[in-house]
Amino acid sequence: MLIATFNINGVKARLESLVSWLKDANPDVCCLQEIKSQDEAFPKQPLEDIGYNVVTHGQKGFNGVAILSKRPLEEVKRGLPGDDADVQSRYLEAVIPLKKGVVRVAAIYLPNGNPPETEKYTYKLAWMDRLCLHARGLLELEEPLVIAGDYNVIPTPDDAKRPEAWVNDALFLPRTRERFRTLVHTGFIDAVRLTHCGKGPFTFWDYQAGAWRRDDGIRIDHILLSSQAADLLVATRVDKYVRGQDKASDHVPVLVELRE
DNA sequence: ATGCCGGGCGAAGCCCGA
Repeated sequence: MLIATFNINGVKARLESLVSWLKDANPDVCCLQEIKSQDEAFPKQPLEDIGYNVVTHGQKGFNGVAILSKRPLEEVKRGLPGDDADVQSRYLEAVIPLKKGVVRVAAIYLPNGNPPETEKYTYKLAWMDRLCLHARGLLELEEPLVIAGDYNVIPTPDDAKRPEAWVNDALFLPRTRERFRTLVHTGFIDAVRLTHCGKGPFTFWDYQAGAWRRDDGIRIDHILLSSQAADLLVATRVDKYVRGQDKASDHVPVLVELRE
């Protein structure tokens, strides 16, 4: 059971390369972020044609998440609970059958939060508090749970090529990292960090200033596993090569393999 | 350098991302 997360940075602009990568990697489940599409405009058909069921939670122009799955998607829930006034599409959850039992998968696009002295950062911190509260409830189900997505959090200095460049950034400020730790300590395993020591692996390289050429990346796309999911963990992978392709997203896919 | 690149929107130039 291969589960992926990929911030696609516009699904319509990236459809061809997304389909190409899906055919190569062949994940059973793929969480997408920044689809930048309303639900009715999402290009479902090309993805259904290669074997995926598709659920989306989009909005016009920005944000938006989706889950692709070769298996049925059940108990689909759109939106992060805890703030009825929040109109941004950043959370989508579904239950997917395993050979035995199920896995619950949540696709998240956590707010960027820059610049930090504005309400954008307040919104980010509040969103993280809501995610932590919701995740705590999901953990009580005591089932395999995977929360995958663009967390917009650099958890530690090892997660950036040049951590000193990020010290005043919403992705790396102490209050951001503190909330990420709180979430993890609620009862999750950071799957990629469990399986990689030292610097990286990075999942994002800015389009600007030759960041990709200089390998000046950060690790902000994460897959958190409940203990029941972590018990099934076989391997993790970051498909870095995708960043070097023409018209690439600024993020690359991150994957976990779970045994069944 | 409150920029550099790139997508969306909508039809030029601004908003947003990280």
